[in-house]
Amino acid sequence: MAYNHKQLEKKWQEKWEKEEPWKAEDQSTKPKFYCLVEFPYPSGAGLHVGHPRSYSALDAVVRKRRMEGFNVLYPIGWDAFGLPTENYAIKTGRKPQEITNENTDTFRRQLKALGLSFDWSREVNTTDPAYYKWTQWMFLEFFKAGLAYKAKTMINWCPKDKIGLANEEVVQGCCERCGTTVEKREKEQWMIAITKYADRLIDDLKTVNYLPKIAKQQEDWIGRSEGAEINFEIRNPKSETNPKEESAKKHFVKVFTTRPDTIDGATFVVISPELAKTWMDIGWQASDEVRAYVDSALKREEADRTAEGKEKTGVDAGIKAINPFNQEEVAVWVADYVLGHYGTGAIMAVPQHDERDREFADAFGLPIVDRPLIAFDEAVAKVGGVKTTKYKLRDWVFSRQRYWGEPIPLVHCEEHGWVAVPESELPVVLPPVEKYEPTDNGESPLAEIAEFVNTQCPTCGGPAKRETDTMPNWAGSSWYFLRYIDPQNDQQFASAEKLKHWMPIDLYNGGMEHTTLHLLYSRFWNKFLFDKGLVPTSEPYARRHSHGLVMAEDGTKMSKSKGNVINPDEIVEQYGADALRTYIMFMGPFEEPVPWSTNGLIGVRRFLDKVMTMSEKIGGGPNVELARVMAKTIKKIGDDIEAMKFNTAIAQLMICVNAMQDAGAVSSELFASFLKVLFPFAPHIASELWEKTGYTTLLDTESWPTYDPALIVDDVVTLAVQVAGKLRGTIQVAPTAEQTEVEPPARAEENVAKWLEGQEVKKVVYVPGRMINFVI
RNA sequence: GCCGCGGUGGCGGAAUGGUAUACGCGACGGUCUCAAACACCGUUGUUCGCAAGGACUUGAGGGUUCGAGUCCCUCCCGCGGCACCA
Repeated sequence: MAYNHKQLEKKWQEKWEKEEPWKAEDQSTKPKFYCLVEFPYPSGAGLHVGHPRSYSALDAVVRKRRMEGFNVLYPIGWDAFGLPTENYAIKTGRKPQEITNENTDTFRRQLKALGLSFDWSREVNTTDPAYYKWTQWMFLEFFKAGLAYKAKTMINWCPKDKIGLANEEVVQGCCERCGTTVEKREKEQWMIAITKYADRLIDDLKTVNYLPKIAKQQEDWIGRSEGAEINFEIRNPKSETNPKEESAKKHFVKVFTTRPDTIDGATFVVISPELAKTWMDIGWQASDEVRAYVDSALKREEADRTAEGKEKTGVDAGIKAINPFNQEEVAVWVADYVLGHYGTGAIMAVPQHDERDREFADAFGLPIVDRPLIAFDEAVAKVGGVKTTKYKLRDWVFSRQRYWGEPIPLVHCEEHGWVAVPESELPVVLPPVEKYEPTDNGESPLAEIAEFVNTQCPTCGGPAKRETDTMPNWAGSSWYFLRYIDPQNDQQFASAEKLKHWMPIDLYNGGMEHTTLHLLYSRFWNKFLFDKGLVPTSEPYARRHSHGLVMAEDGTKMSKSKGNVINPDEIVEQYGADALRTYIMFMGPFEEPVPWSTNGLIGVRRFLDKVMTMSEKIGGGPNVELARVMAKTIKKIGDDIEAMKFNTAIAQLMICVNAMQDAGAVSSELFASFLKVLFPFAPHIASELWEKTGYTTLLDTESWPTYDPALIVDDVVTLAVQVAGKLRGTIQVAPTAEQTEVEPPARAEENVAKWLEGQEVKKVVYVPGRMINFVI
C-alpha cells in the first residue's frame, strides 16, 4: 500500500527536531560511542547522493547503538574553506562567507530531510572565527614547538594569470582556468614537520583497526625504507701528480642505498641534477655539456621528468669515484632519474640488481658485472657506511597565497623575526577585501590590505608586518572531531574532561580519496596535541572504514557536465527519504563503487509499501514459522550492521516481510520486533507504524530486540544427498541427527537409490545439517 | 612497471570448503480492470527431454579435496593506489 511519504516524513522530522532524541550527553553512565563521518565541503551544487551513502549507513549503526544503550555522539559540520567558494566569489563579486552560509543552509536542509540522527546542537564550521581561532592557536603550538618553519619550495605559477596555483588547480601541467602551461617558481612557504612523526604514523597503525587497504595506503604514502648511507671517494685528479695532497683534498659523494649487500656490483655512481647544481655552486668546474644538462633538467617539472615510459637521459660528469668495497674506479654520471629530494640525491648504480640502473647502463654502455651478495651488515661495516632510514613522505606545505582560508597568525618584525600573535589577540580574523583574486606577484589578496598587514611586533611593539598567507583547507579538518566534543567552549578548543570522555573516535567512515592526506594529517595533528598533553589518545580513530562511490546508471562517474547527477532532493520528493536511505544501502556492498539504479530504488520503495500493507494485517494466532524467521532476521540484521554489510541486512528485511505476507498476518509482538530492526534503515516509516500500533514511546529510546537462540536452529533441515560428489536428492532430517539415523533414508531416496545401485560405497562423508556424500 | 581489490544469470548482487545464482531489478504468463497503471499470484542460469530425470555453468587453463565461486599455481581482463623513492 503506497503511503504518503511527504506528510509522514515531515511529521517525524518535526517531532525529532522538538524532542531531540539524538543529543549526546557529556556526562553519562552509559558506555559512549563516538561515530564520525567526514564533514562535507558545502559546495554550491548541494548534496550529492554520495553523501547520503556514508551518512545513512553510519546512521543505521548509531541508531542501533542507541537502542543498545550507548551514549552516542554522531555530529556533523562544514569544512567550508576552499577554492571553489573563493573562485565563485571572484566570479560573482560576492563575499565568500555569504556564499558559504547559503551553501551550508542548503546542505543542512537536505541532510535534515533525510532524517539523519545527527546531534545538530554540535554543528561546527571551519570558517567561523570562533572555530578557526583554535586552528590558529594549534598552528602556534606547532610554531612554538619548532615544527612550523619557513622554507623555499617550488609552487605552481601560471604566467598568464600571474598567480600561484594550488596543486588542485593544475590539470595535467596546465592552469585549470586558462590552459597555460604552469611553471615552477620558488617561494618561501610555511612548512610543518610531519616527517618527524613518520615512524609513529606507521608503527601506531598496529594499534588501530583500519581496513587493511587503508592502513596499507598510509604506510605506502609514508614510504619507509631501511638502508645505509655510504661514501664514495671522489678521485682527485691532483692526487696523481701530487700524492702528498691526497688526504687534504679528499672529497666524497654520499649515496643512499637499501641494498648495501649488492655494493660489489656497483659499477657507477649517479647524482641528481639538483646535487650537481649544488656542487657547481660550491665550485665544481663542470663541463658545458654537464651544465646544459643540469639546467634543462631543473627547468622541467618533476612530473615531466618522471613521466611514464620516459627514456633515461644523463651525462657523464667527467669525474671518477672509488667503490669503497672493492676499490675499483667507477664513473660518476648526472641523470634525472635520480631524484634530488630523496635520500642523499645520489646513488650507487648496481645494474645487475636494479632495473633502472640496468636500463641506464644499457643506454650508455656502462659496465654490468655479476658479483656475489655480501651480508647487509658486513657490507655496511666494511665500507664504513651508516645505517639510515628514509621516507617518501615530505614535510607539509602549509601556506596558500589565497584569501579563503585561516590567516596564519604570525607577524614579522625586523628585530625579532617571526613572532606569534598572542593568544589574547586570536583569532586573527579575515578582513573584508575588495577583490578576492591573488595579487600580481602571487601574494594573497590580504597583502593589499595595509590595515591588516601593518601591525606591531608583540615582542617589542615596533612596526611589524602580518603574514598574509593562509592555511590549506586540510588545517580545519585536521582537528574538527575534537571541536564536536565541546563546540561552544571559548576558553579551550575542548575541555580535557570531555575529551577524556569521548576520545578516541570509535568508528570513522569516509571516502578512499581521503585515505592518504586527510587521514595522515589529522592523525599527525592529534599525535602532536597528544605529545603536548592536550588530547588523551595518541591515535584519534580507533576504527576507520570507507565507502565506495555512487556511480551513474551507466557505471561512469556522476558529473555535472555529463548531466547524469542524481539530486537527492528529487528522490526524497518523489520516493521519500526512507526509500533513498534504504536503497542506497541495499544497492551493493558498502565499500564498493555501485551504479545508481532508479528501478532498484523503486523496488525498495515497493518493499516499504509492503511493510505498510502488513501493518494492516496485525493479528492472528502464534506462528512458529514466522517467529523463526523473525529470530533469524534479528540476528542477521544485528550481525550485518556490525560488519557493515547493509545490503544483506536489507535483503533479510525483505525476506522477513515476504514471509509475513505469505503468512497473511503477523502478531503484534513480531511486528514490533520487525519495526525495531527496520528502524535503523527507514526510521520515519518505522516510527509511524510504531505509533500506529499503539506505542507512545519514540523508537529511538526502545531497546534493540533480542531473540530466542533456540528459534534460530530449525527442527528439520533439508539435507543434500550426494553420490560421488553430485547432488542426487534431498531428505528432511533433524539438524543434529547422527549419521546412523541419516544414512538409511538417504540411501532410500528414490533417485539416490538409483545412482547407488550396483555401486560399492567406499566412504560416506556426513556434515550434519548440510550434506551427506556417498563416495563410490 | 609495482602494490591492493575484483571478474558469479539479461542487470545490481548473495554464498563459514558442503544444495551456486539469496534479495532486488528486468522479462514472460496469469488475476483484477471497459482498458491501462498499481497491486497480487506464478515462471525465469544454459541446454537435452513429453516427463521422470540428465548434461553443462561462477574470466581461461591446470592442481589439491569425498566435495572448489571459495584454497594453490599459470595466464587474461577490469577497477583503485603509487609511480625512476635507489
